[in-house]
Amino acid sequence: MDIAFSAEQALTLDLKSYSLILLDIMMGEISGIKMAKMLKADVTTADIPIIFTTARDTEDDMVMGLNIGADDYIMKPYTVRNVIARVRTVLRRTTGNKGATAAAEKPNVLQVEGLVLDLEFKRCVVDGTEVKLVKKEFELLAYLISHRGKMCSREQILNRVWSDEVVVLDRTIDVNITRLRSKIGAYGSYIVTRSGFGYGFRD
Amino acid sequence: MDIAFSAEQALTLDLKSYSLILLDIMMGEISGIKMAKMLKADVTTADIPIIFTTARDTEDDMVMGLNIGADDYIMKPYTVRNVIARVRTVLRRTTGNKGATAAAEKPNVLQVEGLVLDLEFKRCVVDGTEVKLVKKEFELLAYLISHRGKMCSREQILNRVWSDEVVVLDRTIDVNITRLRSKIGAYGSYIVTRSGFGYGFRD
DNA sequence: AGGTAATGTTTCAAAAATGTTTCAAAACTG
DNA sequence: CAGTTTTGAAACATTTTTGAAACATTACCT
Repeated sequence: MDIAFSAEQALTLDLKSYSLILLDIMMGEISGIKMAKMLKADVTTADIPIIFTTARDTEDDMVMGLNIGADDYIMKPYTVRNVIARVRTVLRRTTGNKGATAAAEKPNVLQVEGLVLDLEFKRCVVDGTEVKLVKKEFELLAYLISHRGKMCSREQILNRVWSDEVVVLDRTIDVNITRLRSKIGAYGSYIVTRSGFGYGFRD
Repeated sequence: MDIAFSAEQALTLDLKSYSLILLDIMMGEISGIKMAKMLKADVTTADIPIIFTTARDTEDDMVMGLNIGADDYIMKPYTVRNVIARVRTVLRRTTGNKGATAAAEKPNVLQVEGLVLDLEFKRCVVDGTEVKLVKKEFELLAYLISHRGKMCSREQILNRVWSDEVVVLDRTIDVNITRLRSKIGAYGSYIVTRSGFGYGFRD
């Protein structure tokens, strides 16, 4: 979720990645209406639902907004509860069933303090410095972090990180754990070993 | 409880250890909103409830704050009594019931007073201090606690804690009971021996 | 009380588990 | 196809866990 304080600022964002856009009709140089027109004109953003808010309560504005393709229209003074309810409604309508506020929250990034795993670009950043993790290392770390707070048995790790097509010794996990630890610096110690149980990521 | 007079200062604290964070939207170089975003992006702090305070009383700010994931929003001028009441409400919601924030994880722990067994992370905490139990000790204690109030014969313990693949003297149980008792401090005496019957955990 | 059975405790070595390095096969790239 | 990267396994090092033996102490019974 991102917030832009002007249309110009909004245009610097990756607009097509959002599930919903909330616009104020009066928002600066570029009006909310103009902004909406632009969004609806671009095929990559045309399908994103838009909700307008406005201080003016003229019917004209509302008609205009809805004509453009806005999915809802909220007039001031509005309450927070009101806005959230409307957002929820629109999201339910457009995305099927996702939960309330978490609708747009697919975790494409795993972060633990200064350790960041970008699941999209398969990148790993350790305290601001990019570190190259090869495939198995990356997947292993992603698995451990997404199950942080739990010990993962070697069997579980093999099933998840190594697809069951290939047969691999479970000692292979150990080797990759070593490689992983040495690459992620201080965070290496976040990967804990419990003899007889497996590995886990400290919570 | 700690107080930071700027976001920069706050970042020097061990943020993940707090139960609740109270932020002012206008707080200096890093705005409260930015701060909240950072907190919500880091898995170690993402579940900590946040309450915003602000001097501005525009609905816009409130919507923004709540969208980021704030749990409540208090506008100035506010009274101390008011703030305390809201904090209390949010804490009740987030620590008691699991309703509000994403803290929807079921811990899966066994607890007897100050003795806590985390069955996920295979961890044992005695009166707030983590105590390392090795596999057999951990499983033995978990078995006894989950059958508390009943005496467990050595045969039952062998069948459950020691898989029947290996043949082991039943005196081995005694040795592990001793090890266990010495590790869990005062709770050691909760493991009772009944000569001729076996062991049990006091209810 | 005295004797026997059951349990408590310490110590030690074997066994199990894990850490690490090296190497070659496999997978990938250009 | 040649060169590079990735990856699993083997070999070896080190640590951890664990069972059993030996001895000490307590419980039970007559």
